[in-house]
Order: sequence, then C-alpha cells, then structure tokens
Amino acid sequence: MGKTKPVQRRVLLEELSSTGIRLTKQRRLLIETLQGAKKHIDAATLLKLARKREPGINRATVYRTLELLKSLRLIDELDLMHLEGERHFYEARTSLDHLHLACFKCGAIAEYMSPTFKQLKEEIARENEFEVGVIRLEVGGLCKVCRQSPVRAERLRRRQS
Amino acid sequence: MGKTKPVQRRVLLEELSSTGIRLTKQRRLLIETLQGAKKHIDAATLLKLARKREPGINRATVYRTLELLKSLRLIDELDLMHLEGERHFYEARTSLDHLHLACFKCGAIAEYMSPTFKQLKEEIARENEFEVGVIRLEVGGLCKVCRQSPVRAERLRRRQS
DNA sequence: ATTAATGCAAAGGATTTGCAATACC
DNA sequence: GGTATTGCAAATCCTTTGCATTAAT
Repeated sequence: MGKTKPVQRRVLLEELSSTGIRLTKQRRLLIETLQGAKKHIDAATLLKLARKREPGINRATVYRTLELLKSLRLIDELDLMHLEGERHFYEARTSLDHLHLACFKCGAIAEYMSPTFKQLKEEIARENEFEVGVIRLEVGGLCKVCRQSPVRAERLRRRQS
Repeated sequence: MGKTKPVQRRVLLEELSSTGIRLTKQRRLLIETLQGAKKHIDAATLLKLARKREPGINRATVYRTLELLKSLRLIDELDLMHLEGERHFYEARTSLDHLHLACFKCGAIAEYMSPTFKQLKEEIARENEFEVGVIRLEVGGLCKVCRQSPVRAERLRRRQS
C-alpha cells in the first residue's frame, strides 16, 4: 500500500544512470522518495520526506534534482491551479497523458485520462507542426461533491486560478 | 494596430462596475492597459506600462486588481510553461477557449484553438460531473521553425517545464 | 459619511546562486 | 584524479500583508 512497484522504480534509476549522469546517494534517495510518495508532491514535502532517511540532505539538492529529472523528462511539473501558494508539484512521468481536476472549494485533485486528450495532443502537433515535449492540462472548478453543497461560492471567490 | 476594439474594452469595464465593485481610477487604467497591451502580460510589465500614464500607481494595487479580475473570471492566468522565471501572465478572457504553445528554444508563444478542445472540455465536465470554471492547456516543445534548426537541444535541456 | 480601495514599506514564500568541500566514475 | 555534485548561506524573484490615508458611492 502506497508503494510503487519495484520494477517501475528501477526503470527510473536505470534511465537516469544510462544518460551518463552520476547516480549519487542523494539522487537515488530523492527518486525513491518521489516514487514512493503519493502523487503530486512539492519540493518542500519531498525534502521533508527525504530527510527522514538522510537528515543531511539539502534543499538546494532537492531543487537541482527536480530540475534535472524534469529536463530528462522523467517527471512532470504541475501547478495544480495554484490552489494554495505558488509552489509546484511533481509526479513521475507515465506513458499515458492525463489531466488534473482541481476543486476550488475542497482542494481535491482528481486525475482523468481520455482518448480525446491523446487525440487533441496529436492534432496540436500536426496542425502547428509543433514537436510536443510536455503537455499540461489543468482544470479548476467544483468537484462532484462540492457542486452539490450549499456554500459553494466561497473558496471560488477568493482564489480562482 | 495593437489596440483593442473600444467595444470589447467597454464591456470589461461595464462588467466590472455592474458587480457593484468600485470603479477606481487605478482599476480603469489597469484594465485599459491590460487590454491595450499585446497578449500575455505579466504583473511587472503591467505595472510599468500603467506607470507611464499614472506614475503613482503601486505594485500592490496591480496584484490586487489582477486577483480581483481573476476571481471575477474576467481574465485568465497563464504560466506559459515557466519559460523564464515563475511569474504569471494574464490575458483578457475570450469566449473561445484556446491553448498555448511555448517553444523552449526561441521562447515564442503561439495560440491554437480547436473544436476538439471544446469537445474535450465538455467531456471532462460530463464524465467527472465537474463544474469547470477555468481550463488551462499549455504545451511546451519545439516550434515549427526551431525544430528544423540544427542547435535544437540547447534551451530544452536547461529549462524543460 | 461610510466603507472599500490605495500606497507604502516591510514581510513572506518559493526557488536559485556562488563557492568551497566532497564524492562519484 | 579529475570533474560533477553537494551543502551552506545568502540572494533573488515574485507576490502578499498590515496599517494609515484617500477616494468612490
């Protein structure tokens, strides 16, 4: 429970070392933490979790590693509609593109995947002759539960995007 | 050239005052500046432009006004893949949803609109019983021009998302 | 006249940086 | 051994906040 399949985890580490980049203790730890954690982790949380196993690990290393993994396309960066603060969230890249639904009221993040999304992505590339590296689709609004609740407009009004 | 149609401009101002919110000199100026500027303006630029007409206007007012317009759904906030720094960009809301293509190499921002996007948006709402308030689709990669250029991987490597 | 909106200056949060020390290949 | 990577601490960037003053309805 809450654990990523070892197979998948190994893949990410292997992919990393295969690029010729040094596989340091810190990078190993951060990747494992990232994959072991539940989805959508931010830098501060990643640092905190990593410190449980390696108290000496530094904040700068976390940011540098995230940047590295991002540039290697091993993780995706999300904003999650900036529901609170301006921090970024990260998730290991999956083969299937999915989008994120952020509820302005309860803060829940849901994922959704659809063939239409894939189709749109292909259309974008084709029509614009654009080589798509990263695609990020985020939706903000009211989730199923909250749209039925009476006090609906509250959070929505304060923070909309 | 570079000017928004007066009609459209008036609409935004009217919409604003019709909500009962005070139409101050600063808000007027900021809205006009926002609409008169070319797309995708960030807070610092908006402040700079507004100061040309009203040197006394304050940074805090800019941020507060942007927050207000955002919460009223009169403008959209974009990240444009954080091509440089973490600042946000803003554009007056249009009736037609469109997406943004950001080139990692030359930094160009292109817009693209498609029925498939609209369709996907509707599907998202329907399938998840989600009340969509804001939808933001951003794509990062290589534009038509840059993908043909030889020195392609440069910027991509440094800053990918 | 009342209350919301502004300006100011300072704080805040998230992320990045230069540089010396360290660890990987 | 040589070079990439780390830790540290300070800096930077962007945005927000508290409070007294000003202006819109």
